[in-house]
Amino acid sequence: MAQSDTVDRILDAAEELFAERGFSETSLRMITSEARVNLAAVNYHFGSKNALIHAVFARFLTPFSATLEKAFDELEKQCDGQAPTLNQTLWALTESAVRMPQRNEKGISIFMRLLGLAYTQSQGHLRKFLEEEYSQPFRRFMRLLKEATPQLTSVDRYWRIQFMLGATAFTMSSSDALRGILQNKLGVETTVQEIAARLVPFLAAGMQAQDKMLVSPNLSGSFTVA
Amino acid sequence: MAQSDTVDRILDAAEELFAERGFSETSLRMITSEARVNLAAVNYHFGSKNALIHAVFARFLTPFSATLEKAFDELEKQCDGQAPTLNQTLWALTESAVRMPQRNEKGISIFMRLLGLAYTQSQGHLRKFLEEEYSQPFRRFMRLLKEATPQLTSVDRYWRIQFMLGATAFTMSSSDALRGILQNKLGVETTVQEIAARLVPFLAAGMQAQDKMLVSPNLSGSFTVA
DNA sequence: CTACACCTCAAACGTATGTTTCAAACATGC
DNA sequence: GCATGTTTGAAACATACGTTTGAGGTGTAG
Repeated sequence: MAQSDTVDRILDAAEELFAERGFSETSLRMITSEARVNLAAVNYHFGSKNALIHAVFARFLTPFSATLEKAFDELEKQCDGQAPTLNQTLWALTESAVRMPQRNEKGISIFMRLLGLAYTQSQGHLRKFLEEEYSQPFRRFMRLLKEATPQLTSVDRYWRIQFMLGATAFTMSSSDALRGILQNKLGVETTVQEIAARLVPFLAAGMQAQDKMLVSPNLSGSFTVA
Repeated sequence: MAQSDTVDRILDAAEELFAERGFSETSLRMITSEARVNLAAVNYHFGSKNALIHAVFARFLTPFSATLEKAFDELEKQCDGQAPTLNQTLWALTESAVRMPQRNEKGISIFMRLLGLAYTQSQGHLRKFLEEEYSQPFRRFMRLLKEATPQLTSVDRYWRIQFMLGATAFTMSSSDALRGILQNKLGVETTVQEIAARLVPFLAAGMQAQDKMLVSPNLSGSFTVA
């Protein structure tokens, strides 16, 4: 076997368990037992639990980040000076995520769930790590979004981007469960690609919504449009 | 003092710390120390940490649930047989949340963050508790959404509701952090009410989006509209 | 005043966690 | 085949957690 597949076995088990249960709720003993590896191996190979968490993210985020940059390059080249549209930008991102080589059939949903957790669980070290390592494609995506929605104020755009992130991370992070419920209730099978195909128009429409709701509606429970 | 304000002090401290750091990351010792109360008081008054979590939720969810039912009653009465619109339904929910009597200025944002955490952190006991105690207003909200979007297929509606839930839960679960970032970057103060006022139109627009994206876009990265 | 239910307190319990240790096993270059 | 650096193994370590205990305090009713 190549140099220590112990490292990969740990990463595989950690990735799955983290996605399933969160970071604090997953102990090193669960991970090493799932990976059939000695407990000390984690601290030997990674140094600490936090460093292991970073390594799990780096393993999929680094290639994804490269793929994404290429997709953006191509998109901008193709648009030839003009700003890519919102739909094009969103789709470039989605396509890059879906087309990433997956280690297994759950790959993309684990990927999404981890990203969601990274945002939600207030692990300070993780936020810092992600910001330091992957700010470039993130900023580029933000710039593309900005150019694709020049009609929005900075504040509006900021919040709508958060809404998009939320809808995406949440849905993708529990896509397995949600697909199962749909299968039970309506007898419909759904692929991750189909979810993405439904999500992007939803996001684009929300992002370009023109309503502006006043903070204090009248008492009747209806609302006012500016 | 009335019957043991220890109970309230524990609930206050727990609520704030849970919202700030999550459930697993908040120890009973942090809570009792913040509440200036003996460690054993939690187990004496609530029985266990999980029961304390339930009590924290029940304290704001029970009155909120009642307020929400009243708001839906009024909305339906006012619509007089006709189905309330999507905007009316969403706003009835938002208004009920925002208008709840708050214990302090952070009340509503703590409230929101806890709800987000309830969805995100996969605490099995919490999910079960919430489903058992508060399924009625939830189901009613779902029914209103269905009646307000008759043009959607069941499958489309199902996924778009998930997207709405995601955007809401995710944003609210990190609303403090997001507000802080916005404050730093753009020097803008934001209230939870304003976030809600931005969120509702986003959700309504996404919910009513008419685009339908084909699963396989052409290779150029652009997309096709049916 | 006594009795009794209610509450608080400091201390301890048992368990689980992340991390360290150090000897044994292994692989690799000479 | 020996020496060297790398990896694994079982065990222990220190710490933190949720929970329990039992003695003490407090207020109220008889």
